[in-house]
Amino acid sequence: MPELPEVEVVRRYLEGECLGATITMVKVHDRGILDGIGPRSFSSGIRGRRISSIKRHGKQLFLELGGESMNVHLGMTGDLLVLGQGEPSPRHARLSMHLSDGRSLIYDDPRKFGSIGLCASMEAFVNSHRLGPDALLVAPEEFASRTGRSGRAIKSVLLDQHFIAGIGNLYADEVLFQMRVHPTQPADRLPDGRLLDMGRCAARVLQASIDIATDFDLLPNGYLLRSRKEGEECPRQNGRLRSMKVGGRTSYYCPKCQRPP
DNA sequence: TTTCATGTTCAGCA
DNA sequence: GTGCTGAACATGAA
Repeated sequence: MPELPEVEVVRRYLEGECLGATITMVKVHDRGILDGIGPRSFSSGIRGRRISSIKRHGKQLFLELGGESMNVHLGMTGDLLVLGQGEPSPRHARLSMHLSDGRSLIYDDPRKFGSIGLCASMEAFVNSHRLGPDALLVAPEEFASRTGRSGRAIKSVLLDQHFIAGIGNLYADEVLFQMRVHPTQPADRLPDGRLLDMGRCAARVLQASIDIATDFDLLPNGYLLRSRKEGEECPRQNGRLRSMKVGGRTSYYCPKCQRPP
């Protein structure tokens, strides 16, 4: 599920399904997904609260509950869904919240890399976790000044949520392919103008994915996301894609479009 | 059967 | 302090 566009799609879904609903009952099926709070205080903290808005910062979701906020990170395989009465829960439901209209809000997560907790507000959470600005909202100038101050590989910088929040492994590869920048290029050796363009490019790529509800098959030609596999043809028909590990993550790139530093 | 995966964090080391 | 690597978390898909 979980990079910025996927999380935004979930946010919009929840906005349509459960905005204004009140949480009437809470069942924690797996306490392992709770972060920094036990099942009892979590349950009593949200029971009886009304969902007044649903926000997002980077990959983090926030259900605003009037005076406090439930923070949700989908990890690698997390999902939030609203089920009608009698509809069967998914196999890996970790948390169920009954709503005032009889339906249920379910957190499903096979791999349990996600986490859920309570915080004072989105702003407080972002500050205490030192998250960078949201990749969709950040001004290109700030994108450039933040990323350009690191000597690390640009791919690692894009993945580091402290610099910019929301870009993950897939979209980092896409942005670098669009920009024709090699993943190991040291960020601080890219000219300021290139970093400005990269900021704009990231926002464009993320927005394009949100617009098609992250169904990559609906992306126009020219996107790496559609052919992100070893040995596939470069979307610019410039040869075959290759992969390498950068920052511990597999990176796909075109060795002809993206020259090594 | 083995390997890899859209994420994050931490230990160990240069 | 900086930056890199590998491991850990748990499960399913190829």
